[in-house]
Amino acid sequence: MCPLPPGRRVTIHDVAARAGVSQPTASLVLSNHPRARVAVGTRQRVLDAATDLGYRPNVVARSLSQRRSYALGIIVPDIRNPFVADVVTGAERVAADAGYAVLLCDHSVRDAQKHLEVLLARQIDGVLLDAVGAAALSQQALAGVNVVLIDEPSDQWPGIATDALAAGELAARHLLELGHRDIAFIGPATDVHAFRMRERGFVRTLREAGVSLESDRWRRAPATVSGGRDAMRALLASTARPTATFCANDLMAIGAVKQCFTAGLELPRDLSVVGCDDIELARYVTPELTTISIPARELGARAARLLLQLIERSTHRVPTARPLPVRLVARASSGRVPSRSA
Amino acid sequence: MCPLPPGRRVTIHDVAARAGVSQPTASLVLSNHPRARVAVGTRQRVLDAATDLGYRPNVVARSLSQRRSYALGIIVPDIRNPFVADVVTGAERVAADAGYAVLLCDHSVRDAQKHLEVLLARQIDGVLLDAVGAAALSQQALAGVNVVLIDEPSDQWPGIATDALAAGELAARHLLELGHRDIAFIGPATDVHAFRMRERGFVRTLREAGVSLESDRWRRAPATVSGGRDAMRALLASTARPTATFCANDLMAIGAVKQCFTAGLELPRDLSVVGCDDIELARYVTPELTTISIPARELGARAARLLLQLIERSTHRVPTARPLPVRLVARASSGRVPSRSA
DNA sequence: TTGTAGGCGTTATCAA
DNA sequence: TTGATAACGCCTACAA
Repeated sequence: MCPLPPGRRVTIHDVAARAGVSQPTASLVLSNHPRARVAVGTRQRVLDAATDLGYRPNVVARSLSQRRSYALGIIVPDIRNPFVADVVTGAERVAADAGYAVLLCDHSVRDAQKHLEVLLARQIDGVLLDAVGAAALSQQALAGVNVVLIDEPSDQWPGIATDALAAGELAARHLLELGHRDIAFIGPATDVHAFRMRERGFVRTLREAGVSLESDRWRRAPATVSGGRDAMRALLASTARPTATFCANDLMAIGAVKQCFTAGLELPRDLSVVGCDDIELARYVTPELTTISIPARELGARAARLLLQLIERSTHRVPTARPLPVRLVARASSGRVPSRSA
Repeated sequence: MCPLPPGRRVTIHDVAARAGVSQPTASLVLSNHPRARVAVGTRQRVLDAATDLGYRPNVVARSLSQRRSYALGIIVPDIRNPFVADVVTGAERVAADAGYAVLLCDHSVRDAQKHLEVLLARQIDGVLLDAVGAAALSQQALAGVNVVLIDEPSDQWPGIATDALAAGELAARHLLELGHRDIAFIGPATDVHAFRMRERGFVRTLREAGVSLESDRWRRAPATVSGGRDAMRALLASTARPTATFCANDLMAIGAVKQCFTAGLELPRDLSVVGCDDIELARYVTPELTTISIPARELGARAARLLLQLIERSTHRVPTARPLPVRLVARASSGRVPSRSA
């Protein structure tokens, strides 16, 4: 039933020919335009022809003619971080539902500026920048596209952020309430806003409570499991042991917890550890990780939704959304400071 | 220095005009075609003009004209699985280096067939199918594209696989050598080839050693952390406790280990657990997970390389590559079967 | 309600 | 060595 032209793909011309209508008419029907007023018979003939021939529209051609690619780019630091994967999944679902494809750009594969160039050349309709300092990117490159920043507030571009400051505060308050005063912090040396704010909220809250963070208890390391492990090793080696430590994300915290175990410490008796993100695995390490829950899926989904609004111009002024709320999830890796009966 | 036409993007026409050459000539220069014989002066003028105007080629237009999009699709079961994320990262790097973009399609977002339709409409040059039964997809849809299967051998499509059978065998042999005879298996009910082979290799090796797997020690669950946890819970509740368990992937194993801990068991004294994949976190749970290491990055990278070869027609007959080797990584979650002094 | 004509930005094929 | 001219497949006027 399909006289498939050998090799050549079926185009809308073929459909039109088979239906005995002009090509634009076929286009009108197939793109089922709202204001397309086509006779019922004609429409049906076109649809039948399309089905018979197995017609599949060519999005590339459509993109060229409409100057819209129905594609988004998402630039992320590292998809192997479960938190990032969640953000991406959230965004992908929203995009897919709206008929957009997602081009994945991993910062660990090549730098963001390069990725951006590629995306622009592909005429993407918009780009999601996750934890990438937009300021670090070429302003000229960013000028032509719709941009939504994830977790990186800016008054130049719209974005969706989580309440990173509150995350740090919650961690600090939790530890203070448990009686801790000898406290350490482990986080990456970065200009990623969310990390800086987590740190700032944490440190400020401690300071307000009259607790200071000694400089040798302020550890910089990559935001990875091994980074957390190494930082904790250094921490335990170089200084009087703190009674509690806040890690800037769960991966670091998991590494830190592991290192404590290796060092023969028992948590939370000897040391309390608090993470941040609440990735699924936080519940599966031993002891279960106390952490700050950040709504990753929601973050990605909202960012994608905002970007789509921008693209479809359904939003002119950007609603400066409030940061997504975060919350403490107290589990077993943190506990009361032991009474110093020494 | 850039008289940017307001709004309109810079096209190759603009470049040609500024350089005082015809548009096709500009194209010849800019696409620096190997057989492009252009006068040095002309070439330079074109290049200068392009730089001055900040010209960026329109990949969409090029795709339409060349009938190649320089884009790949990758359909994966769930990017939140660290193993999958590794595969994707490996593929993305290879693709990016070759100038290809990657469209991420997550099976957990919508079904593979749908994803495939979208990819085809976008004229992708090829698709990577990770742990997706190609047999389940419309043959007609698959007919027009270059396809490479990841971990899903088929004599219809080329692919790269890991030695899943050996993975199961290694796990079994390891446990047998430790003296275990009361053994359980936890894995997903799936037709994903790699999972089936891991299971088959495991069960067969046990059988050859005269060890049988009781049916109530054969647990089905989703290949996730919570799946592993639930399966282990059921296992511990319903039957005389085995002395060892093999989980079809590390996520399940981590869930299982956790459940053992919750149930008050001590590993590996009370129970040995072996996982599969060797994701980074396997080293960070307590006790550190004994597992079978699968080269995820390499898997993704090779698959991408093969796909590119197919696309560029540099390979006509597909080299039936040997499966990637796997190896046992013995850590602390498995140990000698305790002497039954009961 | 439908068909004609033109354009989207490139690359490819020819003459000149 | 270069410049017309024609695709590529679709969409959007506008005219019939």
